[in-house]
Amino acid sequence: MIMENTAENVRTQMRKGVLEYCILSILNRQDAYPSSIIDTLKRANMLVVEGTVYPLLIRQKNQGLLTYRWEESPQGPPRKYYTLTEKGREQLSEMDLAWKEINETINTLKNG
Amino acid sequence: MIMENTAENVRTQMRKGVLEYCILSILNRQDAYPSSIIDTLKRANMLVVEGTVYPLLIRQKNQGLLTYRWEESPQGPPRKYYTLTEKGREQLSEMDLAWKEINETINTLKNG
DNA sequence: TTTAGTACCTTGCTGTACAAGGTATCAAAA
DNA sequence: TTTTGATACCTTGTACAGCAAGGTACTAAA
Repeated sequence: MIMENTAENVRTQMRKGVLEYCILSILNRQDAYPSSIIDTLKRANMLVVEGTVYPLLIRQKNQGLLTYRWEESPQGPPRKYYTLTEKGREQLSEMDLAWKEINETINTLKNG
Repeated sequence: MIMENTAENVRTQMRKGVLEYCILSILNRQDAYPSSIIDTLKRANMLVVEGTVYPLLIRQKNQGLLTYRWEESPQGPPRKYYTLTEKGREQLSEMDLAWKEINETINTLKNG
């Protein structure tokens, strides 16, 4: 029963629920395949692992937020490029609003 | 197997992991008892239920972030007032930073 | 034909949020 | 005096997300 409370743990908790938003935001800029999405997240300081991202992409696809197509890679196995659907873009708009509201909530709680 | 994806669901996902931050922020302003914490969260538009908050407060207390004392109520049963410990204040500082970083991450992902 | 690099994916565990219950105290009305 | 309403505390069982630690498969170069 490990209950360490490191700074890293704090960030892990906060990332929950935000990752879905991040992925839609990435795909809103351009289509991408899972490995590149993970790289993008890491470069933006969002610590994340494969075992989290793959199931999430599958969930989002099953919800109709994403579609995908296979494309040859210049080197190595083919890549699975994901694309935002219209429904995905609507979801992203909802999330933009929700994110704004959560920030306002926190601001209210901190400053009254 | 319900997988509805309403606007409410979006907010539910995003709230996860942020609640702990909200509670420390509330207690940083003044001591409070669970019912009043829940009221404060609801007034700030953070939808939340008892079954989520009570276990969370107990976890935070077990982590040494909070302590509590009993106080008589002017009307009804006694109240359990929670207080931030020094460790809780340190944790809150960590969370302030983590929150700022997550916002920067999202900004980076959206705008490059 | 073996190695290195790239890319995809799954399984099992743990912890959290939530719905839906329950218990206890106090004061006022019946 | 017992019942009702308001307030306040808490627990149990379920569903699901994140993570660690695996695994498979394709390609090209050594």
